[in-house]
Amino acid sequence: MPSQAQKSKSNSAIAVEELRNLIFSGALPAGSDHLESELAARLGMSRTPVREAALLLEGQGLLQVRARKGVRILPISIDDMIEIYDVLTELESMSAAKAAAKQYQADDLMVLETTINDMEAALAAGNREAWAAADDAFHTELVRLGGNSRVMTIAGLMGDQVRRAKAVTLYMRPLPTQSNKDHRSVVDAIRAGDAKRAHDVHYAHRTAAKEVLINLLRQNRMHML
Amino acid sequence: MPSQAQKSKSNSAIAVEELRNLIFSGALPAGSDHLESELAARLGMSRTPVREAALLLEGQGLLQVRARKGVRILPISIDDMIEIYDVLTELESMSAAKAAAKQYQADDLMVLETTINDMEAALAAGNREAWAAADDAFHTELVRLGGNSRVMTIAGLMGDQVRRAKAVTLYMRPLPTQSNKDHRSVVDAIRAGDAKRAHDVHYAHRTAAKEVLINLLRQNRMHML
DNA sequence: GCATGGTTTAATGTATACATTCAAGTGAGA
DNA sequence: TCTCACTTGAATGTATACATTAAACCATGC
Repeated sequence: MPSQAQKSKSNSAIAVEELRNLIFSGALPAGSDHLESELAARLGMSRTPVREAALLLEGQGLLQVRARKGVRILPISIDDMIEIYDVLTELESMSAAKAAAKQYQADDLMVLETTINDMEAALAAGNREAWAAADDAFHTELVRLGGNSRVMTIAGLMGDQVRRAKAVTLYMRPLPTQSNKDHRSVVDAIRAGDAKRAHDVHYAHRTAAKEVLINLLRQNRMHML
Repeated sequence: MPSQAQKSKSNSAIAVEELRNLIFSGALPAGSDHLESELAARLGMSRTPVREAALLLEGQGLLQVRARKGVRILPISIDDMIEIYDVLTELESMSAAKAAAKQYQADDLMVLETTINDMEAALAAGNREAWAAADDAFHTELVRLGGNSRVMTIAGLMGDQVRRAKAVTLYMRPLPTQSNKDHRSVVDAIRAGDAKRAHDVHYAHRTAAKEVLINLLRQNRMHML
């Protein structure tokens, strides 16, 4: 017996995973069209589970199912990025405030601090991929500490969309050395139970990050991703 | 030829509409289970479009598709309501601020003012249903004026969930006479282009409304809806 | 040569038959 | 009578055949 988990997932669930991987890896580029039957053949299953997966991913805003035109992998415009960042800024700042109000113990904040340490290590090593992964982990954990499961879901979906753009801009932008100071400030405020400061510091951090990203995209004429 | 639009919608789209109607009307009560084949027979179509609709509505948090147990109409707990109100409070307040920053002309704010007038008229007439409808319209329009399509989508989904609970509490709560003062204050701030005031006034309004609703649910031991 | 209308066709949308899987029921043994 | 293994069945999950539809193409007439 192989050591793997063997959860015997449904083909439909596998299709969701595989399609997501294909999209995030760039194998299915933004703006491209693909027939349901093509994708089904590619994943080695029938159209039914592939179609169900496509419908699910349509609900998550990653693609669009169009009659007789196949599924289109949705491109992300600068305006989309602005919308997404605005939502993330708001919901993450709220999460920071709620987390601060919860009086977490030091143990509870360890994961958050670990992600910051990971970011610092990645920066020191000049490893941008590792930095991006740790940054994602920080934002995910921050939202988790906020304790609102709906915010986690929404932030997760929005984070997916951002990730695609980040892959492009990651090597264009300057190394985000300011970022970690901001992150530590947020954690300090949460530890101190200062909801307003946690909110405002994170809000400012996110707003600044948004400006950097948007300017980067505009300067490089990257109107679609 | 009948005068109706005849948009020739797909059965799948019809199934989504019908299922939503059945859920909101209470024909499919929260917590109840239903076989895909039952629902298909009820809607006069095969399982395929019904299943697609169910999967879509699962993504919207209205129900859950469980293997061999049918679809369960999801109940909403008090904790769910708190989560939903927190998200709505945040995103609507942001929308109010963004709307204020947009320097809308008087014309652009007419719809918003109409909804407030409708609420006043409904209050005067003691028509709670009409008041609730106008209140929904106000919040929808406010979010629209914020100009973020993703916020509109999210607020719409959350609004759906709230609506189910409101139907229950509408006749329990005192007539919301304070509500309209708040609404007018928000519009005033938007008209004046004062983003911070628009944000804060609406935030306070929503927070107060949440308190009222939650207390009402707790006092009446309505832990599930 | 161009516009127009009908025909073809390729793709999604739908129905249905079949496979799979888990839970409930059943029966034998202690 | 209780337990446990086995059988059975009912429901979802999947494959596939078929219906529908709109886009592309072609032919026909002006």
